[in-house]
Amino acid sequence: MEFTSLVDTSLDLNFRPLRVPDEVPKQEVESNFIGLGRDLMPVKDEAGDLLEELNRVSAENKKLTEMLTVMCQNYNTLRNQLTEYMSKQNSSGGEDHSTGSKKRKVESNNNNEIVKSVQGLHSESSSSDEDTSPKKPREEHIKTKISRVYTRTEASDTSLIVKDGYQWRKYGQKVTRDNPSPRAYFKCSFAPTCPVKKKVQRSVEDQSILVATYEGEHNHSKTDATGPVTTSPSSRLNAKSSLGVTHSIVPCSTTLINSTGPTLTLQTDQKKVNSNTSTSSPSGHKRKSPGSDHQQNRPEFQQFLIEQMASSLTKDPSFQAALAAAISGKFLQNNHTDK
DNA sequence: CGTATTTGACCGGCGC
DNA sequence: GCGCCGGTCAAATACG
Repeated sequence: MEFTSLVDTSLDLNFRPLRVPDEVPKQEVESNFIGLGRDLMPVKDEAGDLLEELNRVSAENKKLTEMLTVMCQNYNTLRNQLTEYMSKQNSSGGEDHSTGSKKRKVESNNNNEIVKSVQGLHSESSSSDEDTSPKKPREEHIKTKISRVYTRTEASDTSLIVKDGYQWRKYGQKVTRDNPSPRAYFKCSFAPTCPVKKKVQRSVEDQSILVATYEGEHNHSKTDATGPVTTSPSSRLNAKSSLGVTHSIVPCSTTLINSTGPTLTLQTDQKKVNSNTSTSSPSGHKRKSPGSDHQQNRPEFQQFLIEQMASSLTKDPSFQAALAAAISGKFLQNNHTDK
């Protein structure tokens, strides 16, 4: 979708307005200073600078407000589409499994979990702890975070490798019933205790799209020194920041951008859906029937969404690091230009 | 030779 | 209880 094209998440957009007025007006001030002689009072310059700064901050604030509005709109749109897709899949038993007569309970549980989180219920973790289902073989399985990442690759590429900055060990491969392409099973091999698993399979509709399903949370940071890190989509996402900030990413909560095309992340535990220019994602073509979005149009629900987004941003170490770098950079720049 | 990957066998849940 | 199916194990193999 047009999400990332509209909103530059690298903070570069935020940062740039800080520089331009610092550089250009400085020259103007100097030229004024020279042109008008030295009888201009420095206090007046300072006041002018302050006014300029105030205007700049106001403009920046306005810009940020607009960005937030756009983000909210895009977020609502995407979430509505996801909800439609999920409800449709639930009602029809899943279009991806049209040939299958039976649907495994695990998968329907996952779908329920996704829809549940999409509907904004606060208590998914606690409710899954106290699941009233009589048969509950693996509580931790239900508790695990599950997210899907759609990655566009070359259709001829059969490696089933999704580079995400972590180190994975393949422990199995299966051909599933609903998809002729094999599904690969990976475990996080960076830390022996890391419980995260990953399943990678090509999309039925579009063979050039890899669907990576992550289960669990990493209990370590990214494997920055090894493996595919240097070319990982996430690190590329980080490197996109002009601030030069290197940091770890919140596990399983990042939109990944593949080298060959757009990706779509479905966040199943933080009510967050990110997307970019993809309109042909596996879920995308099923967005047909409008409706089934009574709840998300309610103002209090939208307020809740905004709070969730703000909360996600403030909890995101990447965002915090970028923000800190931007602020400190601004201070340093101010100190430098003041001298 | 050590490590990673492959792949057939096995296990357990689920539906009938 | 049986068969189907997804997920996992582990021996064999490949690779650096």
